Amino acid sequence: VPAGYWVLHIDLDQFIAAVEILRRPELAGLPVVVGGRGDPTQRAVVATASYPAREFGVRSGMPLRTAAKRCPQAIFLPADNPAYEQASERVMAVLSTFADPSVANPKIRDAAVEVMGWDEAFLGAVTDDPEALAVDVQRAVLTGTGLSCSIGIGDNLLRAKIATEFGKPAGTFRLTAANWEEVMGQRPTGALWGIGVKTARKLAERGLHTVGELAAADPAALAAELGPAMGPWYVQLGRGIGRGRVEGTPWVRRSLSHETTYQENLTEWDDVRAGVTTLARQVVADLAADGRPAARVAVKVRFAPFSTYTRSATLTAPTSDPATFEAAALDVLDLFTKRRPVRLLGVRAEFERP
DNA sequence: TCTGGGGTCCTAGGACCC
DNA sequence: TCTGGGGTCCTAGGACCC
Repeated sequence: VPAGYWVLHIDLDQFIAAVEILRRPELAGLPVVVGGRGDPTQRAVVATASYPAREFGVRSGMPLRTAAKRCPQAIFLPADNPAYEQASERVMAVLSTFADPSVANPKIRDAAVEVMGWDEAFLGAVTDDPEALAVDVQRAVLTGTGLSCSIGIGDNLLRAKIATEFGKPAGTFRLTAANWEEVMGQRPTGALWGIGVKTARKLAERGLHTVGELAAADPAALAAELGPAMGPWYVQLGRGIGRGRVEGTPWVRRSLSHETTYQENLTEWDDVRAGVTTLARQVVADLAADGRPAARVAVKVRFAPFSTYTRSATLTAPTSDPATFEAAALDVLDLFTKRRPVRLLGVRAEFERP
């Protein structure tokens, strides 16, 4: 990593809710909950809640039903993914101008952008003043799209990512080796990017509750208990160590899938077969758009109430042919011998690994 | 809290081979 | 026949992230 290299993590504030409010300004300041088809009696979860809705305890990932109980006066809107994709593309287009060598920018060098989802990206660059760059980015995104973002500044991707939380909303925060311990040392391990509730619990069982404690743990001991790669990696996370350079190389997908939760459980196996066929058709259509054949097929079945299983098979030869792929998906479905009511079906295609 | 949809990577066990 | 050691591939499941 060259001297003066900084990583910025750009995170749109309340992205989905913000896009909805952009379209309907009268929603500003109201409790808005986006998810499913906008019907809080459906099997669906919250995609995003506006700040006023969050004050009632509504959170992303929460069942819409629960959100409606906590905030009955909320305005429920259906998720409009194409609209969010469009908005995201506009944001990423603005960000990419910072990494475009043909756009003159005397303040930065060696810039690259890495997109992390609809509402998140990393920007890496050599700059004398990362805060000034961050403010430039915020202004450009706001001017170009009407959306506000928070920016974390770090000496690697991990620290930049974590820094963003401290910059919200619409601000910036710098997190580096210099203030890592002071800012993060006493926080729970679950605050780290890559440690979820399960791992945090496992670490706590071993006496590791805080980031500081994890940083001081023995990597070899954790390797034996949590896996040869994951164990040592967790210790690195505790120390704030991560990848230093933002990669500009385009993302190559490894798999492609569709899944559906049915509003009513499927009780007839013929309906299950029909469901798998429908999903396989959707996958194969996307396969055609990708231009590469599937090498493996996997079928996911979630039986009621909520037990999930996956079966998969390597195809005799990679295929993009709809009939072949559908037949393969149905063959994999036949590996399921239980015939209980089905809540969810999924079909995934995997590409040959390079 | 009755729990979406689309992804990625790691782990472990078994099969199979030399 | 009572059993090594190493490598690779396949598969299922787990955990995490947006």
